[in-house]
Amino acid sequence: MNGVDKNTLWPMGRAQRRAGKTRMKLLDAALAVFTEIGVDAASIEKITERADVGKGTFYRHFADKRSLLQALIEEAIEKLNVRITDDAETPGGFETRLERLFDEHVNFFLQYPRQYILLFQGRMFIKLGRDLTGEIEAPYLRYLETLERQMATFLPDGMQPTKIRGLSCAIAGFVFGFFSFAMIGLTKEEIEESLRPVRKAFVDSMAKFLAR
Amino acid sequence: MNGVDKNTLWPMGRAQRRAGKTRMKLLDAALAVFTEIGVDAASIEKITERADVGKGTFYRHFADKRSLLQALIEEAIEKLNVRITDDAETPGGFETRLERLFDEHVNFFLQYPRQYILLFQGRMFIKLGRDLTGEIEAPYLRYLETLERQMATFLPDGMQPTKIRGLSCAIAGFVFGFFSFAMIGLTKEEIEESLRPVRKAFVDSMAKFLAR
Amino acid sequence: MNGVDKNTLWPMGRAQRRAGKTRMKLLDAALAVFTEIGVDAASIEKITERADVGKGTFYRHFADKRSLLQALIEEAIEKLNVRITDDAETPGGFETRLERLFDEHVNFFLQYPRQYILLFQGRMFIKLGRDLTGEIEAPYLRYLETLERQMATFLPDGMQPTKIRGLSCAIAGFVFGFFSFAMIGLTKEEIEESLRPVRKAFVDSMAKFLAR
Amino acid sequence: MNGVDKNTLWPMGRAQRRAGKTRMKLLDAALAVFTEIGVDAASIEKITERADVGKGTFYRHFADKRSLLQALIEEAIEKLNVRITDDAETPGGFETRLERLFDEHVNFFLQYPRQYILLFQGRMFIKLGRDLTGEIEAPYLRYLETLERQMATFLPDGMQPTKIRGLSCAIAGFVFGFFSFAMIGLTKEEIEESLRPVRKAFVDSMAKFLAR
DNA sequence: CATGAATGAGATTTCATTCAT
DNA sequence: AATGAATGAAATCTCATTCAT
Repeated sequence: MNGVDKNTLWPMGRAQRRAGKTRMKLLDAALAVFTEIGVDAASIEKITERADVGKGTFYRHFADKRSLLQALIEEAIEKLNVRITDDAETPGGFETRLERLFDEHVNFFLQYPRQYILLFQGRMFIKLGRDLTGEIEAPYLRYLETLERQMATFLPDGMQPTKIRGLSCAIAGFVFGFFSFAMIGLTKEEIEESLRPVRKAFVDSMAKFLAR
Repeated sequence: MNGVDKNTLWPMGRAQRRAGKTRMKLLDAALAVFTEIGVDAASIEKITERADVGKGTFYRHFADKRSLLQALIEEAIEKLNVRITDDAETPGGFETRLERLFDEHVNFFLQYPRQYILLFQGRMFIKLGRDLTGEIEAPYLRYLETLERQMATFLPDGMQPTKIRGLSCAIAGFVFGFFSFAMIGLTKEEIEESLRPVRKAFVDSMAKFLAR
Repeated sequence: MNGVDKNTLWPMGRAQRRAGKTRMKLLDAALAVFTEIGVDAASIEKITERADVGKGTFYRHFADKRSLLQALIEEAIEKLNVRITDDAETPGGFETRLERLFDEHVNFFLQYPRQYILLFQGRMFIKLGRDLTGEIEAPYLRYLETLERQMATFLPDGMQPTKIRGLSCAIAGFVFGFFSFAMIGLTKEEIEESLRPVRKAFVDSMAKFLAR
Repeated sequence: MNGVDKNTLWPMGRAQRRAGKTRMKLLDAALAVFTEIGVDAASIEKITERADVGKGTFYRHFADKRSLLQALIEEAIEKLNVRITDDAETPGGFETRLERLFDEHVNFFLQYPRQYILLFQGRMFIKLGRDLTGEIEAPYLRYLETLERQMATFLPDGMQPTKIRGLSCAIAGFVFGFFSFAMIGLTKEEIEESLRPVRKAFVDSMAKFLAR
């Protein structure tokens, strides 16, 4: 976190390296526990046990469970944002670009199911009177904005912000929602199988919507 | 024990009527508290306080919080199922029928936002190692089946069950998911405004997808 | 309970007869529940359920669980006292009389195991700071006195009261205590089988002790 | 985790030593409360208050009240077992050996009245549908077996197990039972006074029984 | 008299957080 | 920095008791 240690040429002293590793262990353990039994049912003790560190250690790295959750959500959203952002000037029309956007989501969720479950759970805390300061809401908004920035590269200029926001909600909602139901009603193989035609239809409809 | 009351034609004595009213008060209060602060943050005491009954009264009507949640979810799903079921032989092609299905969801969610939030939250308990016996999963599956039964009236015969399931997940997921994001990024008016074109596009492409 | 009803020739009105039956049902149910799960674990509800009467009905007949327990203990001790009391001038020497006394206990316990368990449990409440008024202790003392009165008919005159009390404690203690351990370590048949010789030896030595 | 402490020869760190002390405080307090007001009337709070520790601390050391009771009974039975076990080849005939066995019980109960009351209470939980897995029954059986092993050193070879079991039940039952009644009917001094002749008679009778 | 719905005091139990080492 | 024993506030749940019908 803080670049270079005062006393050595090494970027971090041993203590800091250890602290960094402990923080990581806690994040990993928390992600596992949160997604296995849910954020609320996850107690600090369960997390520290899973991370194989003492309970008191938790409080050296995080103020409370919420700030740990926050960190995990930030991290997951960041990853997702990177994924959906075009690294270069990708050619292609509406449909190709939209398809790619869709696929990146799907691939991300299939590759990191824990992150998907976490982000889905995190959504819950919003609009429930629990997110007083909005720290948890923020990354989700950032994600929507990233989505919109990305779409802006192929959307017609001068589109109403609300319309764009509606579009991004539709895309995000569709992918998140489809997965949430697919997890009850379908096996992983069936999800992949049934996703392609559904994607086609969805992208088609979005494309048509934009073409107007 | 008591079939018919001596003094009335009603089969229930006053005691049972009172009990029924208390149960209702608890269900109402729980729905409010669950959707305001979340199922996990809702304590029995908060619920009974809101219902204006004694703490012990709760346990005369429900075994625990989970069984109360269960009852609420069952009820909400039942309502939604009734709503999306065609009461008669509705005429119209793919598009009209699909549009109606979509609209019924949207209208239901706009009319009963609490039920929407509850159902969305309830989804959380599934696939999190918390729903050991599947009592909570069951109503969601029933909902998907209702959706499929409904679609069967206008889908081509002999469609693969998995494909149908994928479709129902897509519709359910889209509506639930869109709302969940729309609630962060948009006001209620903006939701309604941006929903129409999105719906149009979604339905169009679904229809086209089915036409193939 | 109260002999003749004012208004009829019948000894009791229907209401009182019903009340009597209800009280009896409660006593029977309580004896069963107390001996099956223990006095403390027995709730009023379990008792009234077993008696198949309403919970409120309990309070028409007994002030609380303790007074019900009290009534049951009184009844059991009364029965035992009657049993161990010689109805007439029984002939026979020390040994015969002592043997009979011992056998009456054994037979009573074998015939009414529930009463045995109840009386054994009831002992518990004594000397535990729970029996503030001594209402429960009283019947046990009465039982010891009955035992002593009975023994007085064949004990030498002028024996020290303390010595007599020691003797009665020895007899009562031996029978109660033997049963309590026999119930862990032996089957009912084995109890009966192993009891005879033990009794013989015990009675013999008591007789000899008294003969001195 | 920590085998040997760096600074001492002791294997336990201070934390564990403190934990051990707390556990001890809880056991001591529980014994006092159990024997003063009874196992059932003893609440966790009363015990922790008496032990002068926080309520939550209890659950760091015991799963519930039952497992605490269990630990206390195990400990008491262990002590009693040690007491009644001959440490060396004691000479003497039936009578001397039996007398010693009897006296060890009596002395143990007089020296540790709390343990006596606890063991007497613990008996209650057996055969009352409360000791489902037999964890509480076990130590009592172990005690009977110890008693029998001890008697085996002076009993004739080839005696039937059932007969031996009957004998051990008689001894255990007599001592436990005598005390239980003596505590109602006699003062401590009177108990000691009246015990000697009773013991004589009992031992005589057992000796005679065995001589046959 | 009988009933059982309602009640709240109190018991059990969990868990985030502190703190001495 | 790491630890885990201790803590008590708060949650869950039980049950004796009341009371309107």
